[in-house]
Amino acid sequence: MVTLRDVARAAGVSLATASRALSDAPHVSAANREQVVRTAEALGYRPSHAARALTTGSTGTIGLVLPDLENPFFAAVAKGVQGRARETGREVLVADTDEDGDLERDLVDRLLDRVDGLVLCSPRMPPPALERVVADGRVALVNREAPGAPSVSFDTADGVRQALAHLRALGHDAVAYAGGPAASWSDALRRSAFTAGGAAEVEATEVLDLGAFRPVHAGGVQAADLALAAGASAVLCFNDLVALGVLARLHARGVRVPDDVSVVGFDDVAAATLVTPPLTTVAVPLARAGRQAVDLLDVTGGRAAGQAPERRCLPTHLVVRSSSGPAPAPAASSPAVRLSPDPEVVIP
Amino acid sequence: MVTLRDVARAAGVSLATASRALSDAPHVSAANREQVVRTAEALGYRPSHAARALTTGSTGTIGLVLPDLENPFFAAVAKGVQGRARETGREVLVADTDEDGDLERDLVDRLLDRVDGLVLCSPRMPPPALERVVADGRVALVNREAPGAPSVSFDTADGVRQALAHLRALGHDAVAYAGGPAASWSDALRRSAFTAGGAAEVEATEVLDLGAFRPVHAGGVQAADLALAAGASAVLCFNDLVALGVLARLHARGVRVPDDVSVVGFDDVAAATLVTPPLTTVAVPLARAGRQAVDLLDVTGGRAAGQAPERRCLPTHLVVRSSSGPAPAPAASSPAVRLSPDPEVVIP
DNA sequence: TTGTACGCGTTATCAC
DNA sequence: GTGATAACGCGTACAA
Repeated sequence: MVTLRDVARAAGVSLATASRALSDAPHVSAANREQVVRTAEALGYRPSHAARALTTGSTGTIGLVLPDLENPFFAAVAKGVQGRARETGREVLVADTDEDGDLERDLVDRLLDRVDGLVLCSPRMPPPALERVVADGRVALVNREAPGAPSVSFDTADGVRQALAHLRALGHDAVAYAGGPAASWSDALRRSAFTAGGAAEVEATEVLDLGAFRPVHAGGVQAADLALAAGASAVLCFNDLVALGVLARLHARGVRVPDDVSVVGFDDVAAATLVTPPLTTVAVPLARAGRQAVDLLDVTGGRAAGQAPERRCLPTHLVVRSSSGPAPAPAASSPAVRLSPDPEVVIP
Repeated sequence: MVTLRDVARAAGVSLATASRALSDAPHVSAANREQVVRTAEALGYRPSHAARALTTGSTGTIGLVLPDLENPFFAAVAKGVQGRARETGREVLVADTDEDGDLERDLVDRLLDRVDGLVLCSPRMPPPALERVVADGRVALVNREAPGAPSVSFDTADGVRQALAHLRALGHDAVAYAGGPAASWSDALRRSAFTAGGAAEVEATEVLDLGAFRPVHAGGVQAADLALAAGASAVLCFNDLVALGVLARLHARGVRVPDDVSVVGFDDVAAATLVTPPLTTVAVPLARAGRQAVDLLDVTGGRAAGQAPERRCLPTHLVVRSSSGPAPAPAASSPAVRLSPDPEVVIP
């Protein structure tokens, strides 16, 4: 292994000069700099990251902890973190927690003393544990918030509002909600978007809570039957994976989408465009969130002790594809009370 | 920051003894070990990875370079690498190359001097560059092979054989192949599985080469039209993403699967079960490959200089779902030459 | 501008 | 069994 000492010796300068020359520091004559760079190249010098980290105290590495690499939601965030880290000359240490809150806690601890900062994506750990973790001051949250921690989350409430307004405009006056896990922070947000009164245009919409489902395809299959039994003409889902499950089940049961039932998802993962019919869904800027989390890590370092950390909330927007359409006219298959058009509605 | 020196001082022992005590080394009295461990705990001592790496020369980190984190194929491999690394007490530095061979080369270089070993998944770089990289001796390949490098790949030839035998048994005697990028190592393997004569049971099958497509959904859409025009009753696809595209396009054009056309994919990614109809596909042990690559990294270190690196080939197996079925009886919609059963075939 | 010397936190090699 | 002490490779005050 060729060290800086070797380069300095070969270039006929001191260690300090060689160091300065290679790190673009001032106070080096052009001639010497040239000479050092040249011999470093010639000798195939590779700086030792370990040594550098030891003296500077910075590793040039940021950590990323997420629940599941195979989940397209997290993969998209990871991609964003990657990209931004690369642009700023850093590497990313990724840890997959397998959706396990305890393991997550361990990994965060292990990672924290090998990285400059940590991006925690959709952490599953309970609030007290999370608060202890963010107290370290070097972690940024994605898709969750905690007191004292910088975070970037999504305006899901507005996403829900947009989805409901869309369905309302199509004539759906009762929409079912296939929710995510009860412990989910995101699900709480979506739910509160209903109950908190929402915007004026959705006031008239009745929301049927189908319950809590595992945020995967199977959860959607389960939810679909419930939605059908409840006679809903539209189903809003916790995420796209659930929506895909709903779509599959409806298809299997011979229910046409969107003719009989409309389905709306959340997140706009890649698979949303690949199914039939393409899924109407609330798009969430996943990669952008990952990138911004990396930036928040940086400002965090420079932040004064008393200053409140920055909380960003990224906008969401509805992407209308083909899984949503006008509410069906009341028909024989609808609940009894709707068998025929209500007379009082017909008469002005 | 509390250092080992602090612990030693507080415990009333020397630096050396403290170090030995905490690293489970021999030659330490039980009493002292107990005492050191206790005070380290009390003081909240965290060993410095940078310092340790500097003296030991090992970082406890392995690198993983892959083309695209959002591609479920690579995500599965990454998950395997993660899992195995964790079990063996190491962290994983992940780098996403965005399918760019040049960037890949750079990243490999940058990563190599921060990690103990590197797993290169489906590298896109040309063979000469790859050979130079693996010459380092600390890299293991997944889904590609190179002279002198340990690697774990898949028995795709057998996968192709299984798929063709399956289709043959269903009465398809002409199957179309929707190939991947010409530069793809995997595609070359699949293609050669056809031309190399294959096993006896597939000899009689005629293979229509549809051409090379981008290994994504859109590629499948493109391929589907070609398959239809060629009058194929079955399409074997480079990977599941392409197969999903084929499925979507066939559906859009009113072609029933598997009644009119059978479709078979490759890889068995999660999405394969989520579409309608569920995809028949060749399953490939992705996560297992990732795990084994990590292990190969270890044996590589202990390997004698002259010893050839290990090349593993993991078995594949066909998963029959609902996208493949019996070949349709010749009908009006078939190519003209098949409008009616050929007389000469009917007469024995 | 250049060079000297010290410190970063650990592990490892010696004596004792 | 224990404790000085020397690396490990680099950054950087400080002196020249």
